Amino acid sequence: MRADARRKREAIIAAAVEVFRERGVEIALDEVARRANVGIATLYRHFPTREALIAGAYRHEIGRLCGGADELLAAMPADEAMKAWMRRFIGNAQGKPGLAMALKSIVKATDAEGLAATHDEVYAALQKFLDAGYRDGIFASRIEAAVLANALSGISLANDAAGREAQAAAIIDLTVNGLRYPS
Amino acid sequence: MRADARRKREAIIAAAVEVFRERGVEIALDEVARRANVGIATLYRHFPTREALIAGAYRHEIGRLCGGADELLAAMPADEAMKAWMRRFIGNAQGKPGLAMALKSIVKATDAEGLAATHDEVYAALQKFLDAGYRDGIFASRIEAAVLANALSGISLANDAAGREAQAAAIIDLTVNGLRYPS
DNA sequence: TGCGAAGTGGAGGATTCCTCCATATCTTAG
DNA sequence: CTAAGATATGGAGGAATCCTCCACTTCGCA
Repeated sequence: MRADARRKREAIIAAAVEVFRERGVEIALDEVARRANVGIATLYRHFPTREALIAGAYRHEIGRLCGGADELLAAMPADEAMKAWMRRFIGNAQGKPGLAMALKSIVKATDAEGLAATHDEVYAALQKFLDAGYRDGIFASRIEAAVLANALSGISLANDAAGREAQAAAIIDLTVNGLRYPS
Repeated sequence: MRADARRKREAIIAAAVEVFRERGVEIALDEVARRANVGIATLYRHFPTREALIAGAYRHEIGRLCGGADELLAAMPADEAMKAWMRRFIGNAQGKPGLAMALKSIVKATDAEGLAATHDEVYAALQKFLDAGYRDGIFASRIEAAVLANALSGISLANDAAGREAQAAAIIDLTVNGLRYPS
């Protein structure tokens, strides 16, 4: 990728994040292009669909949210750590319209665009909790990280509005609780 | 509501179900109006937003899917019955674009439009499984039907594409399994 | 430095949204 | 039965949005 193309792409992402926060994900794409000082065609070349733009915009954010797994695991048992991590994850997504959808795209797409790395980050974080839980005998139910990622994406999708923290926390509890016992 | 208005409304819903199946939920609303032999304004009066139309279109379907709880409970333990019911529910939603979003609207809206009745049906079905499970000592974790409905909506949302039955089933297992043990 | 590949912007046709209001239809009271 | 008026209807059309096309610019390698 040429240097100028990379610069434009980053400008588009920055503008998109800003515009999405201010006005929602349904905003006209022209607005994003204008803010990024970029032609609309450039935006469309980098992100052929709205979904791709949303995923691109929140890729970094999701990557950032994936961090902190080790600290949590050091501080509490695996099940509690996983719950805390998920709560933080979803709490951050609430009120950020479209972030949940971005997560869905990223979970679905193993290789498309530049989403593969983020995809792996999400899976790796979840796998850490699973491994720790199995090691310490806290989790008994064998499960793929992919399934958990899918569940996480679902919980986000269903609770993307602000003020649903308690609801989301209840589902997280239920889900992680399910891991503690054989199925 | 006047008799002719009811007729038109039903024609719109029938057309919407048909068009959504054929061409997806993103179709232009004009197309739905044309198929229903109805002016576009009439459609907009009955369903002010696309989301409302989708929810309206699938309201009956969701109601239908809510049935069968008693039969399942008669045939197997509460946890297995709940899993089977959820699998059927989500299996039916897969490949029907928008049905998951309709479920989300219905779960969210306790009173809006004519969604309240369907909302109650969903909750009632889930409550039946919960009650049976508590009665027979199968479920130990106290939880609101609302939370389960929310989870169900999330699982649908995250797995609305066809061919994700196995993935969805795994999350259902995990979730229902979580109910069997105290949290 | 020159050249080809890669990237860019924005005009503009096509599509879609959604409101407005003149007209038509239904319902009910007398 | 009929008239009145409340309710419902259709579709034109302005505004917004989408997204493609292509002439032009810029980059980076040789």
